[in-house]
Amino acid sequence: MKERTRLPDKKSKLTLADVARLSNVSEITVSRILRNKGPISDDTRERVMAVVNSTGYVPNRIAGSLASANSNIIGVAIPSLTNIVFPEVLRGIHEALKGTDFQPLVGITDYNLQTEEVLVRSLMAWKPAAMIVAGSEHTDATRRMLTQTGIRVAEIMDIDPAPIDIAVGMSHFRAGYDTGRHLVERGYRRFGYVGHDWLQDRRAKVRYEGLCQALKEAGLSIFAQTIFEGPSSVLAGSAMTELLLLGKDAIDVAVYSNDDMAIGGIFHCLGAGVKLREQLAIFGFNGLEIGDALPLKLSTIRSNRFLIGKIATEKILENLDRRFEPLVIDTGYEIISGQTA
Amino acid sequence: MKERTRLPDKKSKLTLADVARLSNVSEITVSRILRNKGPISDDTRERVMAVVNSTGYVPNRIAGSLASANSNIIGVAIPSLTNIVFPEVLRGIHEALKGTDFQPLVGITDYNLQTEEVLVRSLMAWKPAAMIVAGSEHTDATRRMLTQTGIRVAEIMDIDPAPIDIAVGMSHFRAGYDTGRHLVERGYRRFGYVGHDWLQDRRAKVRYEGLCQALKEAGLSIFAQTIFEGPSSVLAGSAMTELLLLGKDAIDVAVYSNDDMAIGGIFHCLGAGVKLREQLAIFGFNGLEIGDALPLKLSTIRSNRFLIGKIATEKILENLDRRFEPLVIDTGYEIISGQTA
DNA sequence: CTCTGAAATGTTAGCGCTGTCATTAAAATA
DNA sequence: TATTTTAATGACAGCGCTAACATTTCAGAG
Repeated sequence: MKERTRLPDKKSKLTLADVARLSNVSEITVSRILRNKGPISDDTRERVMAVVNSTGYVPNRIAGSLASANSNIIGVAIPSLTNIVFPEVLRGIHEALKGTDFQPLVGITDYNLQTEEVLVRSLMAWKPAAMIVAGSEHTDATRRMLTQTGIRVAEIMDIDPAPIDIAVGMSHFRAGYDTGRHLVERGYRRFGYVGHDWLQDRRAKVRYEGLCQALKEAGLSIFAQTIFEGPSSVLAGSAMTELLLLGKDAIDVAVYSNDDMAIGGIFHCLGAGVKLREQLAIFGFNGLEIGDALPLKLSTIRSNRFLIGKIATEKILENLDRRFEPLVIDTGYEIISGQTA
Repeated sequence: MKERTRLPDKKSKLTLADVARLSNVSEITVSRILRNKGPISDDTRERVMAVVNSTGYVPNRIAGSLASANSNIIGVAIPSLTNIVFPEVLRGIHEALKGTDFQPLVGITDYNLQTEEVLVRSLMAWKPAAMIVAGSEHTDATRRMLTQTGIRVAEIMDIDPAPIDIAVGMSHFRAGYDTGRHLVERGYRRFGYVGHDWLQDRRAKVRYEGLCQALKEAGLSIFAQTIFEGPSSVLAGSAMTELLLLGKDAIDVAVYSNDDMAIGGIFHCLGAGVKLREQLAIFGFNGLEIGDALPLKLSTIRSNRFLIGKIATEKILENLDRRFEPLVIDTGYEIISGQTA
């Protein structure tokens, strides 16, 4: 009695074969119709589509992927979702994927290279059509996986190091350097720095190094700095600014590791009655939309996060087979003078 | 000569069979070892794992899923990635998925029910182990797909309507209502409202309705309102506030559709010299972290976005088979008195 | 020693599709 | 009318893995 199929009966299990039977054609014909492949007579197409619609048949892409050896999945490994930066990258990826039938399979690394390795392995198990990972720092094993596979690999955000295949992003060193140059030109001399955990956000550290380089060339250096031992946040920026201003070294400008931290700095100044720019100038990084809406427009650098995700994905789709030559795309950045520095 | 395999030679194509051959065991034994299933002698396990490690074999989950009829994919359909709200939900989902071998397959609906239908169909094609969708408003076809499948379906954010299977979120009507009560109790009488596109963000509209209900019960109503015909943003909030204050109807408090808009309002007031609370009180919705860091702490309602994602996912994992009884989980909300109202 | 049963491993038959190569029907050419 | 070409469809094998059942091995019990 116990009519046991392999799958209990979770789903009603409508397959290609059912549709084929109901419309009196072979399975392959249904398959071709659903994938718009090969010549099909209008008559047959209509008949089959009628069955498809009336039954609500949804093709099983797992089976399809296995049979055709391509998955239309894009593996995405990003470090975090705690601020708006990577969601914007994701949005760019989704934007580029719109209208295609690729789907992103997303994982979070928590800025941890070990976690990234596990994640990348797990994403690769889905035999993705391509991979998008953040940064170019990876464990050896991760690097090996990404190198050996024949699929396209986009390393996003950073273009300073040499990429495995495609790099899309900006030079964080130059951004830091230009920040320094810009502020020196505007007459600032006594520099402070407010940062967050460099072990996590390595690109913030590179920007810092670029900044130091520019200051050095101008015969200057950073007088005082406070670094928060944790992820960036507005609250942390506020607290660290308070700490920085308590120090005995008077500074006239503070460079922040990013906009979240910088906005915290602005809020602290507003609350503590510190006059922005007159007493303390503030410079951020990212160019978040909110910086634009502040009573005093935030001085910062716009990184094109949405664009990074979008272009990386477009380049991948442009040619799904790995080329021999690596490809580096600089999405650039833009100094926003603003009103806080 | 032309040794054509089906797959060009994109990947070196190392399969279970290869590993089995190299370690002198059957495929199923390797399979069992890699899935920690069934009794395996230490000797065999070591031998096989040595081969796995030295070859860098990564199992093909597409094949595995097809064979075992379960994919360990969680389909996620969210409306947008333009502010931090849904990224936080995603973060909750990832948090709950950490340590399991489930992976989220994410898509964006752009607050469009038609897009959602296409997306849900496309996600379901991967035969996910469960689905997470935002809200409970769907097209008929979407609803049919989600109802007929035997997998678990979590509708998140909103618990006002009856769910298909699981609902995790809060009552937006009650939140709006409580906002009204709270502000009336604090003595405000002349209410303004600043909103954004209700056609997109339907939950904002429900909160508005709750607010109106509370005001009505107190014999009050909304004197003036400005609604931005687009997605919420800090800039829009700022602009709409300016517009609202230009009106002839003097108001003493403005309720905003969410924190992004409210923060824009605060920024406008700071810039225009409007004294917060004395001249205009501001009340938001969401309880974003940034509201805490403002010079004057934002008065708002905390919705537990991270928790919503996390709990929805946990409930799904708790039992992957659909129960007969729908499950509604109220993650609640909390009025944050703050300093702006 | 045989017997029993658990532990360890193997055999077989698919999962639901699609690539490859037929095959058939219809149209175009000779 | 015979022959080639093209359009439309089909048969069949197999993608890489796992469920279900089968078999072997080897303790310890009798």
